[in-house]
Amino acid sequence: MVRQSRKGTSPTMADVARLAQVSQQTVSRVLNDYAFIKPDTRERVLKAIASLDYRPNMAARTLATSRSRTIGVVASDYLSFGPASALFGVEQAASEEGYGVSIVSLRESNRETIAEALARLVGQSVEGIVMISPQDVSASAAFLSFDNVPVVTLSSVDTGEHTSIMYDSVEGSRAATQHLIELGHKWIAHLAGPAGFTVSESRIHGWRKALGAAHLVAADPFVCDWTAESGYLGGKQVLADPRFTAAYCANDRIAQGLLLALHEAGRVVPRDFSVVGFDDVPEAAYCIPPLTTMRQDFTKLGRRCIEALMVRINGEPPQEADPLLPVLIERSSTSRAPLP
Amino acid sequence: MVRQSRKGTSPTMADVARLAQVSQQTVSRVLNDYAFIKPDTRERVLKAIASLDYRPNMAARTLATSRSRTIGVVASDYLSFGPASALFGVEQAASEEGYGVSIVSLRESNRETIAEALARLVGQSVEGIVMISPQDVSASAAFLSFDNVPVVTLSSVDTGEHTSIMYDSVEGSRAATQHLIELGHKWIAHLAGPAGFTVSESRIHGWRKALGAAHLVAADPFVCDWTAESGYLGGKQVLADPRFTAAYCANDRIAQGLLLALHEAGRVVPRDFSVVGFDDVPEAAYCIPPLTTMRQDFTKLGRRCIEALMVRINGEPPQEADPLLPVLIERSSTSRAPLP
DNA sequence: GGCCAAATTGTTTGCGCAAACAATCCTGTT
DNA sequence: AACAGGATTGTTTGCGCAAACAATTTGGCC
Repeated sequence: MVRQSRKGTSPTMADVARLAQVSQQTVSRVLNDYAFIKPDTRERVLKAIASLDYRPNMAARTLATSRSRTIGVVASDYLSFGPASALFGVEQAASEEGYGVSIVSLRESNRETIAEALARLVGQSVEGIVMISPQDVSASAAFLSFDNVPVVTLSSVDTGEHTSIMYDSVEGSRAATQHLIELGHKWIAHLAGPAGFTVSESRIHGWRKALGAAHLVAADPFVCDWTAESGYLGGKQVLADPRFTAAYCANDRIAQGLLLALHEAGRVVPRDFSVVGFDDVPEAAYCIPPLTTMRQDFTKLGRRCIEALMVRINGEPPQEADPLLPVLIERSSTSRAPLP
Repeated sequence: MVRQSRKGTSPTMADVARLAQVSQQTVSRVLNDYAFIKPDTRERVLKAIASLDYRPNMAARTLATSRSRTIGVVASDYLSFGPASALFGVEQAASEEGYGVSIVSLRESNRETIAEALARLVGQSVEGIVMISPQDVSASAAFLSFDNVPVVTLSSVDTGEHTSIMYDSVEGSRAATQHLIELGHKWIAHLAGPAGFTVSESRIHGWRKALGAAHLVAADPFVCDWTAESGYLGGKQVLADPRFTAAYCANDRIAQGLLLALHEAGRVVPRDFSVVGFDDVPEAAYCIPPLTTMRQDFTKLGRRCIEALMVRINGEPPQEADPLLPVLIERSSTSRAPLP
């Protein structure tokens, strides 16, 4: 290692240039893969870079090019599996594209907090934003125009103004319910997600659709809030109505809560009661009994977000992607309806 | 809104200055809370800022001050609850300190990938780095000196070179085991974490410690890998030895897998067998039966990391924090040992 | 041998901001 | 009425880099 000329600060291109006996601009060219550099020169520069342990200063690069090579993520709830996986996918895909990821998390989601989060990211001059924040308000807040930073949201509302990436919740929900119908269940409860989430609505809708197609009656859904606790509480209500022999839950955690409520009530799953979840979180396969559920690949979802963002960033024409459909994973929490 | 002078680009301080009829420097002063600004001037500037919807350019600020107001996070596994919560805590605390958060995730952890991740963050001129990556190799790789960027790791090895923040796993483990001992269990299995994690070692150690103090024999731990699947598989092995009446698991997911194995074997928990987990993930309370476990507050852990980092960044003397102890949450997966 | 086009390198400039320094304007004093 | 010393604002400069433009060299060709 060669001692740096200035101490305390990292070496700059100028330092490299001096050592390699070229101009600063040539160093810049080597770093940016400019085509017309003599192999000999390039080598000298690279050696100087290595010897000084030079690392380019992103802030300066951003300032000079007005491209930050950074994308921002607004996440409201990456503590649960889905959003966390999506974040993972976003980071991976972004990093493969040579982008860094800045994250801002929301404690609560409303127009103000979202606007502030977006503003902070724009202030860091991110080139694009992914909103992993399934509340409806996120989608609407994304409309707030921020310079020309493209925004992609993870939600089922696709408004045209911004891109939205999501699994088809209506269809997934329909398929889940259909599975129970095919098993002979006539009264199928739905433990729904909370208000303010488009997916909640979509899942209710898909459930109703399947029920309607089979000429079965859809009771009011039991509104939960994605947590196991709410599923447990909702489960107690479901159990109060002896007609139900099955329930379709808006996610696996709700289903896990329901499973406990059933267990405590002495109802054996799936003999007495069938349960279907949604997401296929890692724990789903190890519930008692292992949970039948609709699998979604959230990591892929995150990658899709980056793809969509890159298209927008590079000004390419938007391309159609094949739709994302949850797939039924059949495990032991579902079986034929008990005889009346 | 006043029309910007230049189109396509965001307004700069110069634009604001022109509109407010002051110098660019005065705008800078207003933005940086310089004390001696005439209220009248300040107001004009603020009005101009609002009217232009001006937002400072972080890249320029970073370049001028060589402070990025950003901290980097290296995360290897934020898909599970603990690391995700820690990330959440880090982001919150950082944001309260006025810092942004850049994240780099690791697909696999070895010296090279970690070194590269650190290099990328340093390249973004982060002012500090938090490694949410509990593998031993992370701690060792953090030694790679990167300019003078302080690194804080989430792990139990505290080497002095860098700060390390973690709950006391040995003591937590001892307490968990002790709980089972007090319930009269004599043969207590341990479903351990995988090799390469200091916490795995610590938890084995704490378990042995409690057993030793009670003059009980510690069989070989059953090595798992933090997943429910491994707990399920490990559980089958535990069940092969009829002497065991209880098991202490290195985390809740392992415990959940064990619970399923017990259920399938017809062993009723806690009547026939007691189980203790670690972490108190949200699902723990809704396992069948609800899981006794050692609670850790990962969000707090994340906040601690930022505190430690701020101390280092601001060059303050390191201060002692009270130790973090997991607390026993007693639920229904533990009871007195069955009579022989 | 001279000429054109491509290859290769250098010089100047500005990105948007804050630090350093300089100038002016106050206020109450002696 | 002149002055010390703070209050308030302005001017110049440089952070590290890449874009734009300029200069020089090289190689091929008639």
